[in-house]
Parts: sequence; structure tokens; C-alpha cells
Amino acid sequence: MALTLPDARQDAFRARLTRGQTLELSALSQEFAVSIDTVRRDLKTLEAEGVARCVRGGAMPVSRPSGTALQRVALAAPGHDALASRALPLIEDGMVLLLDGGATVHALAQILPSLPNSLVVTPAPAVALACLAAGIDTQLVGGRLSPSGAISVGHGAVTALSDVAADIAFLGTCSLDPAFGLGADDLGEAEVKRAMATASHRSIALAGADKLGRRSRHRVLNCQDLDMLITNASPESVTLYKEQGVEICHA
Amino acid sequence: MALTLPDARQDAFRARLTRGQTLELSALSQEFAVSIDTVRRDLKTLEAEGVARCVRGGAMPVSRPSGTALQRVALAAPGHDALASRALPLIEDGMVLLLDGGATVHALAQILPSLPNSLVVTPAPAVALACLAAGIDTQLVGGRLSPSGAISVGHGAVTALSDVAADIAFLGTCSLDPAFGLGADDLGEAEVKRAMATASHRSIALAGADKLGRRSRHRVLNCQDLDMLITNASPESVTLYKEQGVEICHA
DNA sequence: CATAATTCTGCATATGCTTGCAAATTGTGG
DNA sequence: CCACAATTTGCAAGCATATGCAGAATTATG
Repeated sequence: MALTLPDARQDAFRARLTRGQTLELSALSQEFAVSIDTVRRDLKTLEAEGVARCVRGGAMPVSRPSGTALQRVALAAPGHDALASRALPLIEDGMVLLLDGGATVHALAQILPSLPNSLVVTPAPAVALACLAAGIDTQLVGGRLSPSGAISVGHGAVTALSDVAADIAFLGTCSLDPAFGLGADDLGEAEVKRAMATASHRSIALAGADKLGRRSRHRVLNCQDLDMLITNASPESVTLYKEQGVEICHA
Repeated sequence: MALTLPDARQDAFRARLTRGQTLELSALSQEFAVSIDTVRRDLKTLEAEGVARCVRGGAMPVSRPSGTALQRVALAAPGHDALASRALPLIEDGMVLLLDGGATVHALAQILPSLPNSLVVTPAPAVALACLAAGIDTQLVGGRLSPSGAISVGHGAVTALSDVAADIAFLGTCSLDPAFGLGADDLGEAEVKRAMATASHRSIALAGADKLGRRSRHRVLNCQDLDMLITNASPESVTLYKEQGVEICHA
């Protein structure tokens, strides 16, 4: 590796950091054949960019994809229950339900009644356990677990979902913008959520007010493809969605 | 484990504490190749942060306010530690592991270290969440969830497992009889467990003394096909297994 | 009560950080 | 082609931190 150019070197560091690796000063200075000081200065630059966190002896990736999904789910806020309980009346026994991952949908899974004739299909292990605890027939979608959202992603998960004919898909929301549509932070998650929407008759998004008007990296659906939005946002702040045919349900 | 950075080490401790694990000074000093004193100082730092409670010989997670359903599942109190901790030395980073469901294997999943180069494949959603919390690459096997054991069963699950080449399969035990072999209460679970054993180089059963000498409805494996048994039963009570070529590991 | 294990304390050492500065490299304009 | 400025890089001195060790104090355990 004869990349003596500062930018190329820093790019290499950036790549490793985004992969979750920790960088060690001494190792890097050897590998790139520059002095410790140079590496230190590079890492300081990356810290200024917000990509790295300098610590003694090197640098670490800036606090993981912002808290694991597990923590977010475990620390479910009471506000989510309001959204979840608004979703409950839409569910009838005998329906086939597709449940996404995420804190809000997880809250819904936790308050589901028994539904002896229904089937829940979900790529989220935490949601599956909650449904199983409620005594509901549960089908788990397999795949590699996405660290950010704790749901199964990948080709197998999408294929498995394409074989399902569901009545309602309840989608968690990373972001929802009137123009961009429903977004997800991870490409794999976006694909799975899209597959869920495709496999079901109605697609319903649960989104707290803090998720509205924001855009994530990947698009899941256009707003036209969304049948209903359950939110705690003010009625006037969701007119742009209503104009695109999205039914609004206020919590 | 090349975590030579002090902050990375403390982060690892933090991660384990938030998963409900107790930390042992001597074990940590070995694992991270630093002196006991250094680990002690680290834990004192974490105690000052409020995430640890130093006790004689190590530290414990500070009891947290409320327990949501997921916390109860993912952070359940480790009671089967004895068996699980005996399994730990068999695991090396880079291995592909197949983890069954059940309380004992779940306890193993909860004390797994980070294993950045390993892959865990499991049909048990609770186990998958525990591995994900440890930062391990996790592959979830999909299927209908068996109500009795909370693992994916069915043709799809068996097929998915047949495409895996694992180093070790850790099997939970419903029953283990010298003549009948390893048993399961549910036909679907038996098929999945058998597929796990077939897909891996070594098959290791974790069984408390109460599971030995009993027979369940369905056979998973003959004892000849079992490579190792980890149990807390007395040495004289397992001679019949040893005669069939099963390596015994006493907890 | 005696023994062993564990914890605390102080200290020497090693390692890493900061600052300032000089040499080398690159870019620019005459 | 040269002079000049800006950037990058390496080096050294002073300071701060982390680590490991040894001895004293404390706590468990039989």
C-alpha cells in the first residue's frame, strides 16, 4: 500500500471506521509507513468530521449506528403505546398480519389479543416472541439480522415474504417525507419492508411525530403506495400526506 | 481480540454489563491480556459512570428500573451458567456456530463474547437477539414458530439449515436416554435439531441432570451421533453415554 | 482465630498526547 | 526556471495518563 496521499489514507481510515473497526495508531503507522504523528493528525481530522472518536492509542467508530435496535426497543417510550392502541381496532381475528420490526410495531405486538385464527408473519425476532407469548400462530422470516433494526434482511427474507398473502402490513417508520415517501436507514431493511408492503393488501405505517418530514437513506415506498398513517402528529402537519391518498389516523 | 485500546476495552465491559452479565476480574484480565489491576480500575471507572456495581471479585450490572418484555427475554437472568460457561472454551473466533433454542443454550448465547469473525446461525429468535446484542453476525432461520420451544420449525427451516456448514452445533436437550438418544417433545423441533446436527462438524448437547435417562416423544439423534455432552450430572451416571463414544464434560 | 484471597495504596515505568519547530513536498505566479 | 507561500510530514521536549508491581490493609472462609 503506497498510498502516501493524505486523502487516500484518510479514506481508508474512514472505510474501516464505518465498518465498525477500531483503529490503532501504532499499527496504522506501520501499515501506511508514516509516522505516528501523521496518523494522529488524520484521526483528529476524521474526528472533526464526526466520523471517528479519538481515544488513547487510536480511534473508535462514532457510537455505533446510534444505539442498537435492541436498546431502542427495550426502552420503549409510553408514546408508542398510543400509536399501537390505535392500530388495534383495525385487526380482526382470521387476518394474516405482517409485522415489521421497530419499537412502535413491537409495542403493537405486545398488546395484541389472542387471535386464534390469525397468522402473524414477521422478520423481527422480538416481535415474533411477543406474538408467540400472546398465543398467536407466528411465522418467522429468516435471514441475516440487520444490526441497526434487528430484523431479518437479505434475498431469502424477501423471497419468503413474496410467498405471503397478508391482509395488513404494519410498517415501522424510520422517516416519512411527503415527497420521498417512507424511508429506511439500511438498504436491506428497505427491501424487506417493501416486500412486506407488496405482499399485503393494505400497508399501514406507524410513525411518531418526530419521524415525519425527514428522509432516510433508502426509499421503501412512495406515499401513494401507503394506505394509512397512524401518527400522533398534529392534523395540520399531515395534509401533504392526505393529499396523496393516505388515510390518516390520529392517536 | 485486538482491543488494546483502553476505551475499547471499557466499551466491551459496558456492553456486557448492559446485557446483564456479571464480570469476573481474573477472567477478564486473561481475555484482554492485561493485569488484574487494570481491569479493576476499569470497573471502578464504570462504577463511577453508574453502569456497574463493583463487588468482590468483579462487578455486576446495576439493576435497572423497569423490565420490558424484550429485556426479560434478551436479558433474562442467567441461571444455567454452569453448563453454558463450560461450553464457552470450545468456541473460537471465526467458527460458524449453530445454536438451538432452550433455556440452557440461551444462557450460552448471553455469555458469548463479541467474536467479530464468527457467524451464529439459529432458529431461536431469543437466541438470535442475545447474539445480536453481543455484536455477533447472526443468521436467523425462518419458519413457523413452535409454541413449545420457541424455535422455527418446518420444511423451510430444515432446508435452510441444510445449506449451512457449521463447526459446532450446540443442542438444547428435552431428554437424553442412553438407548433412545436425544429426544424432543415436538416432531418439528426434532427435525430442526437433527438438521442442525447434520449441518455441523460437531454436535454438542447441553443437558442438566434432570434431562438424563428420560425419553421424549421424538428422537433427534442416537447417542453415537452425539460428539459431546455437557452436563452437571455425576460422573458415574453418564458411563452409559461414554461407552457409546460421547465425550463428557462435567460442569 | 488462622489462613487465604482480595482490595487498596504508592510508586516506577512505559506509553501516548501536546506543542513548537524545521525539513520536505506541492502549488502558484512571475 | 526560480522564488515564494501553503501544506504535509517528521522530530523533540515537556506533560499527562495508563499500566504493572509490591507491600499493607481489608475481607471472606473454614
